[in-house]
Amino acid sequence: MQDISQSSAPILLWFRQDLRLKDNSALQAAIETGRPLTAVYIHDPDSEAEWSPGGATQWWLHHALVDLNQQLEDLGGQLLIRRGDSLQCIQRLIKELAAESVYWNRRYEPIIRGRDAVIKKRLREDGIEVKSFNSALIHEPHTISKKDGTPFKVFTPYWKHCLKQTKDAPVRVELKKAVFLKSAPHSESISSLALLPSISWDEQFYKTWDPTAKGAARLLKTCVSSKLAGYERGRDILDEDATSRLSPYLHFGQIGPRQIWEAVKAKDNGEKGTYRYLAEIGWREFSYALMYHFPHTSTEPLRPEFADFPWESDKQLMTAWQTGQTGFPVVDAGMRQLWKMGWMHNRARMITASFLVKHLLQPWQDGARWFWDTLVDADLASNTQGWQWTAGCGADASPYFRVFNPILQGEKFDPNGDYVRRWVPELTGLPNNLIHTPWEADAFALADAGIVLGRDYPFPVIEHAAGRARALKAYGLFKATTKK
DNA sequence: TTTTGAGTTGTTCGA
DNA sequence: GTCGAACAACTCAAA
Repeated sequence: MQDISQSSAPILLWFRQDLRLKDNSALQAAIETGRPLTAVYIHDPDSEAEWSPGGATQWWLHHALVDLNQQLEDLGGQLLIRRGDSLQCIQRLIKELAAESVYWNRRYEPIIRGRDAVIKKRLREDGIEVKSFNSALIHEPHTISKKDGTPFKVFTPYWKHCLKQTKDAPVRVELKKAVFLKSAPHSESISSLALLPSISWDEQFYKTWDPTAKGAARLLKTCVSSKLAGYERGRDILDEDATSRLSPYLHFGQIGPRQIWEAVKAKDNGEKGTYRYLAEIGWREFSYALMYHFPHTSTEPLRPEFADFPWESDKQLMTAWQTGQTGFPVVDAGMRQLWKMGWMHNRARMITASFLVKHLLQPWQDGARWFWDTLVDADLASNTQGWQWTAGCGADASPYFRVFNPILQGEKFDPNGDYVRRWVPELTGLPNNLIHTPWEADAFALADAGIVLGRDYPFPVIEHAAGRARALKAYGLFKATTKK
């Protein structure tokens, strides 16, 4: 290998899920060399196999790329777009640019780790300098372990341990010093990646989201200035805008957890909401650690005995759940919010997931797959962790008897039915005391509301008590039989 | 090694 | 309406 430190050859900066210019370790490292750099995004869904971006995340990705390109153009650079096998694209670019170095920020999905390891090895064999950095996590999985060296499997001790560790501040990127390579090699257009839907199911997305760096900065500002104080109370109220909604930005790296940590800490006055919010960042980190240490868990239960759980796959029930036609207003509201917004309130995620897995006995993997395709923040680590937790087969598994009651949850977290009325408008006319239990409405109430059950809104696909009893039985029997 | 305490997010029942 | 106990037993983490 040549002496890279003396080189003035360009650096190829490979953007992946770190679509930001602030707090970007790889970018700052490239700038510090003083050498010219070229930024590229490579569209290579084949290499992500079964976890290539779903429909909703593709929509987001399109806009995030447009935004990043714009930011780079404002600085006199651009975001090159290439399509195809990642390694081949990089090798070709290295030739075209006469580059000698490739920098990127690390990803942690098992498939990606395998892919990137091969790429790193091959490039180094060709004499290319390859450097990878952390920009996606506060604590990378390999840096956190118990005293005996094995990974944590319970959140609370994991997080207590993390809280004691020193944390890196966000990286101050010296954008003014950035030198972009002037020669412009061929770039595909972002729209040629066909990330946007061909039929316009994304109308509501545009009204809901600003998928840009500015959008992320605005939300973070709002979160810190006005949401943290009420977070402890408001975070569970379904129709309240009390959560940060930063998850899709975090997924694509338009904002990084270090930035969030710093901003929140600067405002920390010991309020419970602050601690609680940071713990949510902690859950994201914990999910990444689990994915890293237990790479099979995106498809297989962490607790191996669950491989034999007696799920009762049923296409009709699955469709009723997906389309928000289960007959349980709060469940249907959640599922329809997901469909329209590409996002669902966290509380609703738990309610709908519990309903699918427990009341309907559908495999958690089927639910996870649906979320993967419909969420703009679909993230392999968090999605997997959340579903395994709900199903009781993951880390920190909930006790088997914890079956969310969709009526009670509705009454508790959507007391006035605002959430239901917003997403299930056909129930608007029902009074508050019946909004979560339309099947209990008598003929007069239904007539007043202009509803015919079974025509305008479905009867419950299963009765709550019966569903609960069946779930408890399945989990109970299952436990009894697997003990031996 | 053994022991001890704890474990995101709940529900139901009966006093 | 409110409140505490029961729902079981197991695994994890640390002393």
